[in-house]
Amino acid sequence: MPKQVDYEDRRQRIADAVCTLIASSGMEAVSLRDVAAQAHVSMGAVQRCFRNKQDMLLFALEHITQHVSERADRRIAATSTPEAASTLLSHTLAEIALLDEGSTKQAHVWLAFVAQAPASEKLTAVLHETYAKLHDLVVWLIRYGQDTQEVRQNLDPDLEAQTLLALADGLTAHVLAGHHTSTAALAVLQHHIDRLLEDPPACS
Amino acid sequence: MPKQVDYEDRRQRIADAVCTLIASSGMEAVSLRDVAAQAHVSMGAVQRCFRNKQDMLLFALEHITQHVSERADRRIAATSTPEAASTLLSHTLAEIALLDEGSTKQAHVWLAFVAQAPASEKLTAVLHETYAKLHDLVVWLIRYGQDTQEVRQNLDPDLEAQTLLALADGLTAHVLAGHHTSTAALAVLQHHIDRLLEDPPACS
DNA sequence: CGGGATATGATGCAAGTGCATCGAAAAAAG
DNA sequence: CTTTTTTCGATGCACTTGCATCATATCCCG
Repeated sequence: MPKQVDYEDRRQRIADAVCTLIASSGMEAVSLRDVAAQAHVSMGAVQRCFRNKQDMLLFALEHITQHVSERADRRIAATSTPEAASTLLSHTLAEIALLDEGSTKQAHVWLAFVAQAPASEKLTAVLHETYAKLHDLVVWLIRYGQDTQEVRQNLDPDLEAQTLLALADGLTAHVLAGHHTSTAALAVLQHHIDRLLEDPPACS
Repeated sequence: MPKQVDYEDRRQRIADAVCTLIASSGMEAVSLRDVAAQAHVSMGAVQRCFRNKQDMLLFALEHITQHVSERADRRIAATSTPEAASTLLSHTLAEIALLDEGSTKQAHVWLAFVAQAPASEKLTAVLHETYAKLHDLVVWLIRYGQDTQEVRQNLDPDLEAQTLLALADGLTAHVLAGHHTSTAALAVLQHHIDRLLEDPPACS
């Protein structure tokens, strides 16, 4: 029987290479040859892993989205202290916005894909699905915060989730475009979230 | 002497063609030949107007940004009724977010450029400048609203402007990605703005 | 320790790219 | 009408792209 290779691992590495290239030189600079070189494999190997370039890019996108939601989930799972509903909300949204210094690469890639969404049917499908998931997650977080009396009761979780998600994505874009530092963006995000929280009922 | 041609008009038409192509098939699908065909001129004409492709793309970007801020300014100039500070704010931000049905093309192009910003030095410069202008505009609008007692006094105009701009851009992206309709996005935007307004002091 | 199935990576190939070149056309000035 | 100066549009060219092909190397099973 034939040589056996760990395809999953290879696909992963190739997806990483794709992301690196997109982040450094933009999406249109991604060629199969460059990807192969970046991933330290030959072009033939890339061609065996993915039927064509579009499949490869789509896999890279799913690789990213999975990474993001995985981290968000882990953040949520790791929370045990009871008071944490509001901080949980901020932290999760900071994750979604890819605002920590380490994930600018992923932010680049995400934005590149969003920008190219209208050009590809499948791409929009993947993005839509991911957005739906994130939306549900944020709705859940808000409801949870309302249960623990940390988040204002008179807020519409659905509407607030849409606002938060859009704000997060916008901040991501602004950071990438060089209009903000990521810490400034974080401050803006935090400030918005603070307004959603139940403040000590001072009705002066 | 030679044949004379309205270069400004031609550049304009070419920029339009570039935007149409970007909106329909993404940025990487833009080739000089396609642009020439779309603009109904020959490739030579395009080459005479712009030294190279990057210059052409940059001009198209500036074409868009100018268009946007022009419309925003016009909207502001056209406002005369005294009570309009808050509606002026919403309308202007709706313009900035490119949420009306007619400007999805421009929204596509804008997002495409933002996504590719990290790959080009000049591009980031243009984007930064535009963002700065928009930011100043929004700050001014908020201050104006505070002067007319429509906007809460205890808000930091700078911070709120950053939030609003990011929210607008995020909503734009969400609409383009198919996650929202533009009317839904408008509702989200309006809802956020409403919260910034001074409500009739009912402290029940 | 072969046999044979499979992965591999170099090469080929047609299509498309941005840009340079150049004869020809066009229009203003004489 | 001729001249001259500029633009036009086509063609050429070197290069890259995504994908197909194929001899070779590689490894598992009997």
